[in-house]
Amino acid sequence: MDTATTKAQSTRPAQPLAEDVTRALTLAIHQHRIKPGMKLGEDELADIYGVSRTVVRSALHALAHLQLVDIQRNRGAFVAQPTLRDAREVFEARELLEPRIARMAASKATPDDIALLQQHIHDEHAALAEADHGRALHLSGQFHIEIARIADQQTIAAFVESLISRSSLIIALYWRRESALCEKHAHHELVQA
Amino acid sequence: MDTATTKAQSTRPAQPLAEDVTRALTLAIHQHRIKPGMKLGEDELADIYGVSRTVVRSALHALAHLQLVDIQRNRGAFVAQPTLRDAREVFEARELLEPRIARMAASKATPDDIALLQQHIHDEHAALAEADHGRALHLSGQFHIEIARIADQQTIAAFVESLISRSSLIIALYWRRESALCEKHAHHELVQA
DNA sequence: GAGCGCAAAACTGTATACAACTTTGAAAAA
DNA sequence: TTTTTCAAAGTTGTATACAGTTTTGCGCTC
Repeated sequence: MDTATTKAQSTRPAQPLAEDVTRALTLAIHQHRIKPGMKLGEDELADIYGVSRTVVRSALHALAHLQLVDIQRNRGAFVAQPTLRDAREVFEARELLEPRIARMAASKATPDDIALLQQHIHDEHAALAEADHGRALHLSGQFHIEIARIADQQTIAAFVESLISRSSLIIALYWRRESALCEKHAHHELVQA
Repeated sequence: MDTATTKAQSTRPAQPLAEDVTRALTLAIHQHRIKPGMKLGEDELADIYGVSRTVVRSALHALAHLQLVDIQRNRGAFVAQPTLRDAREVFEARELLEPRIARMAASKATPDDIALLQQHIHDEHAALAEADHGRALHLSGQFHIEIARIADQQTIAAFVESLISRSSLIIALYWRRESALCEKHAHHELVQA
C-alpha cells in the first residue's frame, strides 16, 4: 500500500517555526548584535535562517508588535531607535507596573519560585563576571519577567514583558556603563519577605 | 454623505490593506457580530473581504496579538473567550493605568481636545438613545483611548488601547445590562478640572 | 447497533511567483 | 560642474501553489 503510516520518528516534529526566527531576532536585538536603525531585509534574513520570506515577514511583524522593529510601508523593517522620550516613558511605565507585580508575586511565590529566582541571579552574576554584558542584560530582563509570571497576572505580565523587551534595546542604546542593572538583591529580598 | 474620509483624493483609494481587514474584524468582534468561540476560517474571510489568505493571516495574527482571537497551531483562529479571571485582570489593570493617564491628560488637554471629548460623549448618548448598544460600547472605548492619546504617553496609551479592546469583548460576553458603561460625566469633569 | 480504522476531504503552514513601489545610477541638459 | 530625467535593479506587498496536519465520514468488525 502507499504510505506506511510510520510516523517519522526521527525527523523533527517541529519545523524551524516562524516563532523560532522571532526568538532569534529578539535575542540578537537585545544583545545589540544587530544595532538600532539597521535595515532588516527580508531576503537577507530568509537566506540566513534558511526559511522563506513568508516566515521572515511573520517574525518581523511580531517584532514590530513588540516595538523592537519599525516597519515602513514599501520601505522595509528597521531595528527600532527609541528616542529619549520613549526611554523615559518605558521606565516610567515600569515604575508604575513592577511594584504592583512584585507585591503580588511575593504573596504567591512558592519555594520553587524562590529557587528559580536565585538561580537567575546566580547566572546573571556569572555572566557579569565573564564580562558578557549582553547575556547579563538579557538575564536581568528574564528575571523581571519571571517575577511577573510568578505573580500570575497574565495581563500585566504581558505588558511587563513588552517593557522589558524595549528596555533591553534602550539600555543598549543609551547606557554605556554597566552600572545600569538594577539592584537584584533588593528585589530578591523583597520577594522573600 | 458618508464620512469625508477621502483617502486619496484622485487616484486609487489605496489597496484594501491588511490593516483594513484587521479594523473590520476588530469592529465586528467588538460589536459581537462575531461571537466568542466562533471559528474564523481563512478561506472564508478571504472570500468575504475579497483578498487573499495572505492578507487574512496577517490580520488574524494582529488580532491574536491584541488577544481578540486565539490561534491554535494547525487548527485555526477562534474569537477569544476571555475567562472570568481574564476579565478581572483586565479591569484591574485598567484601574491601575487609567487614573494615571487621566491625570496626565488633564494637565495637557487643549480646548480642542475638550471639544473632541464632548463630541464623543454626545455621539455615545445618541447611540444609547437609539438602543445601539454595540456602537455605544465602541464609542465608550474610543473615549478612553482618546484620553490616552491626549495624555501623550504613547507607551501606556498602547496598553490602555489593548485593554479597552479586550474590555469590549468581555462586556459583550458577561454583561447583559447596559448599566455597565462607566460614568462619562465624572471623567469629563475630571478632564476639565 | 456500537466501536474501530482507514481513507478522502478540508484546512492551515510554508514556499514560490508575480505585481507595485522605491531606490539608485547614469546619461543628458543647463 | 551641477541638476534633472528616466530607466533598470532591488525590495516589499499580494496572490497562488504545494506540503503537512487535522478533521470527517464511510465501511468494516465485533
